[in-house]
Amino acid sequence: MTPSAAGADAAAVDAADAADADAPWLDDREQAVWRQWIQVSGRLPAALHRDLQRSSDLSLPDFDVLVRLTESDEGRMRVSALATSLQWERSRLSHHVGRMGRRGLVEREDCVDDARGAFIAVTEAGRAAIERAAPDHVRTVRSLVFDALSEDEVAAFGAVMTRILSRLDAVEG
Amino acid sequence: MTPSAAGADAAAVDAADAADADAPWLDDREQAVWRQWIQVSGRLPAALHRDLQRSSDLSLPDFDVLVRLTESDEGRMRVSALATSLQWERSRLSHHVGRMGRRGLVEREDCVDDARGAFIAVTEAGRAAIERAAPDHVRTVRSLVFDALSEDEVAAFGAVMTRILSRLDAVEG
DNA sequence: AGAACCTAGGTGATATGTCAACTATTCCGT
DNA sequence: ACGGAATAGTTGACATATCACCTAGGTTCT
Repeated sequence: MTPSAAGADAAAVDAADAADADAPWLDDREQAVWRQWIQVSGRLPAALHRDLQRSSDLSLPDFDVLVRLTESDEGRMRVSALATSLQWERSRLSHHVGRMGRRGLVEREDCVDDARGAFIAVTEAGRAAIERAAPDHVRTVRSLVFDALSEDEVAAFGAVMTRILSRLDAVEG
Repeated sequence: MTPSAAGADAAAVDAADAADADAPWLDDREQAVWRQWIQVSGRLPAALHRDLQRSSDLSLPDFDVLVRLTESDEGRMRVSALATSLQWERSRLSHHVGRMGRRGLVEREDCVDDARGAFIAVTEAGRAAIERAAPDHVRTVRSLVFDALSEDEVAAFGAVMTRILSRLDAVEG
């Protein structure tokens, strides 16, 4: 997913019965914005991912995991807490930390309080990897996004993200 | 990638040498917006994808391909034109239309002008599938995005996407 | 205590995306 | 007209994501 989204709903307009009162179509402006969103949501992560791989042998998801762990106390978190923090499914996280574990970036620790549970902890190698990768990555984020936006645009962007997130929260619980 | 992106750069700030003048970090507002973007760019496509699957046996990428094809003259496009239109790598498209072909949604046609080339064409089943799926999908897009935004916000959102896209175009050619 | 249920997390099959290498044509300069 | 470079598209190996199901350990109620 990198999934994208409805590339264009113009076809849908033609294809389906446009008179269906229950499904108001996107107007021209909305449609243009929607297509732009699809492009950006697909291409920006891909660009960041490639950049990260070129300079660091970490993937973008690897980076995200390491960020959360290095931010946390003692560099370790319960699996569920990490999943919630990343908004990942636990299954995805489980597979992912398995792979990261094999590469020595993180390791599992048993949980004393609850024998079902586990911690995921950054290793020294994991810390070293993110410290090496971060400067370049941040530079790329700046150059692709924030350098292109005025303060007002950043604020507006944030406001839009906030509204969409609240819709997603409403739908997904 | 559905990849996401730098979940948080706070750790990077702590981790790397914050005095490095070549890598200015994100400030608090930027960082907050960045994290929101990561959430939205991961969760919105996932939500749309699930919605589409529930109601139609099409994936989000399937939908995008079908939209482009049904929009085009005669319902068919050259592989490269389709790839450019979607901003996909040709390899990805090749794999994807292979799978869609097996399901009867599209079919390959040889190109008379250029024996190397090929067309991808929507089948009747493909048209039927997108016509069935579209109303619900558009309804979901409206409810998750446009219903939540004022006209000004839509405009601002579009402006931000435009700026980021021009950066991506500059980087990717 | 013990049965029913809940929670933490993992697993395997499968779908998807990416990268590098490959084949078959066409183009282009000499 | 012919040899090398560019182009169109595919393929296989591999990384990643998702889904449905599984196991082990806790909780609760009687």
